[in-house]
Amino acid sequence: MDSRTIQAGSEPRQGAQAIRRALSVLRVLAAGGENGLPLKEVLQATRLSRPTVHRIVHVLVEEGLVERHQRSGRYAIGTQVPELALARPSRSPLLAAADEIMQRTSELIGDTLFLTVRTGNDTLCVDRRIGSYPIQVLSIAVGARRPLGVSSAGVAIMAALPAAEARRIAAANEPRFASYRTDRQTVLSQIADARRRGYGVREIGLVKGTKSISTWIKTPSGYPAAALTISAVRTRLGPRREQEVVEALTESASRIEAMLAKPDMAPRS
Amino acid sequence: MDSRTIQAGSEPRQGAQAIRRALSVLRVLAAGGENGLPLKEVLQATRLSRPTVHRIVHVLVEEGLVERHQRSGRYAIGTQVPELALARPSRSPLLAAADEIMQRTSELIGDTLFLTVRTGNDTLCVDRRIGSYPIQVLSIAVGARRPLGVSSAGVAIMAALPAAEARRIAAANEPRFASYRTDRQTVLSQIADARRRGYGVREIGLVKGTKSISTWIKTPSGYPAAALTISAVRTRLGPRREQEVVEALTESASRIEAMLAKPDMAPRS
DNA sequence: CGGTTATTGTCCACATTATGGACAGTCGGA
DNA sequence: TCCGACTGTCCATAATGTGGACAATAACCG
Repeated sequence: MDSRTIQAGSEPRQGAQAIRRALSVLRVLAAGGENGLPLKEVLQATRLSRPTVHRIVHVLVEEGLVERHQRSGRYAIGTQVPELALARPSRSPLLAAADEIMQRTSELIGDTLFLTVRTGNDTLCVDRRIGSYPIQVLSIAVGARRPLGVSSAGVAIMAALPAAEARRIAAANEPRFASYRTDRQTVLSQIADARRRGYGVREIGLVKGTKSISTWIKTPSGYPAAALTISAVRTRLGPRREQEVVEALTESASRIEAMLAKPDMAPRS
Repeated sequence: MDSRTIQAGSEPRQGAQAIRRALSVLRVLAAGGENGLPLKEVLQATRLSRPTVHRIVHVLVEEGLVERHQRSGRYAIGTQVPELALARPSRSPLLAAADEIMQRTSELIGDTLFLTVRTGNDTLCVDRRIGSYPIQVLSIAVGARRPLGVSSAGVAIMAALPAAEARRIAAANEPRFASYRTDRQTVLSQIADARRRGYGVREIGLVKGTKSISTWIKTPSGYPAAALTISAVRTRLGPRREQEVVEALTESASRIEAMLAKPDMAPRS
């Protein structure tokens, strides 16, 4: 394998290599969404050997956690995963806290508003509110998953993380950056910019002609929990309006943070 | 499972013991719902050794698929699972097909109607419609999961399976039957009854004083896909009404089966 | 169509990984 | 303070999972 930091601090428990690998395959497949991914991309993203990935995927298919699409031969998350998910309450504390505030903010701003969480080394869009302005950027759907660092939300979240961890993630995601036309250096410098500015911007959105602005939301413990993002056509987000939008986002983020602090428990930590 | 085309023999692929074990731990935890389960119950249900379960659970916690509740020390399905589930379209073909029919049937019958699928060796309640009669049995919620064989839905599904497979499942679930006050012999004879009668009945419901009746729903390939269940207080389901209810359920089940056959693809197999 | 490449699937010798018996904490009740 | 029930850890051992090399498809073309 590739060498990384020597047992920095956190996750020691060993004797479960296979399980960890299987989970990372699952996460990669989740990023493939409904259509799934060809085996080759799983190979590249996980940096595992072909027989290993093949065996893992095959077992996951047998167990029903993964499906193989007849036509394309691609592998995707299977029916069993949502079934397992039913064991949890339907709405997380974060979603509950953000619900009303997002509604108001998206009405106020008029553009599409996204709530994005971090999950492992990915960002995951968990909520979306469509604004009133006639042109809306809808390309990112709830459930969209991408490597941390390639979207403005990802950059924002990484900017709010301890620098060392952000670097670790950037390194881990390196093999996945190519397909999003970016690389580790670019990502790191975008993170530095975001840290300086206090929010994340993406001038060339993942969709051509769009621009995104993201603020981060922290848990009471100071760890970033999510990002709040506005996406709009580029021309609608000039310098003047950028300031307004940033203020609205920052305000909303603080309100959500306050709600997370109040009740019994915060989400992740 | 049922592959009638090629390779009738089923799940050979080995070299993934650890992954399979981890998944079975996950499924057991899913049955624990929001509150989760103490480690001990996981031990019993999986029949794995303590160190093994402990290690698996610990890794799953590190990876975010499992959470440990601060207070109780119980383990439960973690936030990451619903996050993975977002990679799939929100409604399965089965749910879509059943939606309207369930609505009408529950209005017609007046008691609570459940849609239950098989997932591995468990049943899982995926939909519930509350009827109009003033006394309703609501104890089973969407997401409720229990070993195949302990509920009328489970018995119905097993009755619709090839006998050999039903026996296999009954054997596999044996260690879990005790906590539901049943055992393998009882389950097998209930299955035989259901097969003879054409539907599953549970005189002493899992909740005291209730009675349940279930019909099965098959996929176009003839494999049982789900069960349709009515639960009501015992006194409301005398012999006369039982017949009426069974007719309504059977009718509804056929309609759902027809819808599954029509569109592009059937759900599980 | 044969020929060439890209992708997926399989085999098997080997050592790393995962296993479980035995033991050590931890917590709560009386 | 002792007891009992549960949870967590150690470590010698072998069985499990690994990956290099090879085989089988599928896809692409001239």
